[in-house]
Amino acid sequence: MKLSFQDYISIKIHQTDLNLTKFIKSKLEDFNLAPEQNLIMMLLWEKDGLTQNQLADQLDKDKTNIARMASNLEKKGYIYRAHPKEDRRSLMLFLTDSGKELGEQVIPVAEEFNDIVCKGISSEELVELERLLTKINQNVQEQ
Amino acid sequence: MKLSFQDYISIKIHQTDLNLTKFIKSKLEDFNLAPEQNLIMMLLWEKDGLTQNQLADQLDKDKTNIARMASNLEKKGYIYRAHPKEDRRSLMLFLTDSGKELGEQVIPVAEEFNDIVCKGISSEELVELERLLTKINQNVQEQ
DNA sequence: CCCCAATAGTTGCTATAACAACAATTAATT
DNA sequence: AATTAATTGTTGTTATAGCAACTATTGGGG
Repeated sequence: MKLSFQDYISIKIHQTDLNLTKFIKSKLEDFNLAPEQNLIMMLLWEKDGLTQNQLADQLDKDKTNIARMASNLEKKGYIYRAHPKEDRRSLMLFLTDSGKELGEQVIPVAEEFNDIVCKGISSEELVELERLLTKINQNVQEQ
Repeated sequence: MKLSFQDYISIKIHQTDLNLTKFIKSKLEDFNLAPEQNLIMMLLWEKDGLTQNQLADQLDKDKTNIARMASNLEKKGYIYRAHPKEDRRSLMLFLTDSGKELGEQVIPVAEEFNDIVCKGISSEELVELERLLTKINQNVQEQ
């Protein structure tokens, strides 16, 4: 049976992801923060001093991406990086004052973003959506 | 109320999309086809002779991306491009013999991919998933 | 017919994303 | 202690993704 284009759920997920990224990107533009850079900042606002390796784990990304995004965040002055004495291979990320101030502005924007995304979706539906996405993740990772 | 990292449905969708992309990428590697290049090919296998503009519309992508992907597909020998006489601004994409042959190999792989993605998910659940994704798309596009 | 709008593609730029190869450091093994 | 393993980051490359600015072509209004 030949599937047509719209039948692929993966394509729909991809489109949704692109639209979400475009939307949050526009919201973050004023703060000189790209979407994925913001994810690193979100983790740092929760807990300072994470290493790039820990960030890569938590964000489920290649260490390469984390290194480059961290480097950009450093250039923007939101963080600084330092090798801990215990392990000079690692690089810990710390918020600058500018980075801390940024959190107070951006966290409300992120929550407002989430409210818009979930508008008209009940918490039961949200749970179901998460369950199905988890199932899909399992399906492709079992391979 | 401060949301923690896992609470953002957009992050879950993003992760799922990345996993799906990684998976289909590995499946298509043998065919010298990148995931998004494959989307263009899928449309061409359905209907030959689309313009880059039409492809951009159907794939909901920037014309820039389409132009570059089409250029790569041309380099790989799967398509050729030609300006129609009626409108010399446009570029129509046509399958080469190599591109047609490729379709017979890749389409079954794409459908197998979809089967794996949807394993253990009922058609009712799939409809619900699509409905919720559509709702999210509407929410962010209304802005 | 001429100027201007709109349309279709291209080029340049920035930001993800993942892989391979590499350097520096640390841990493990003998 | 010396060699090898593993760990942590960086650099280079390819592939999306979208924006701005540009060229070429077409269509419309005067």
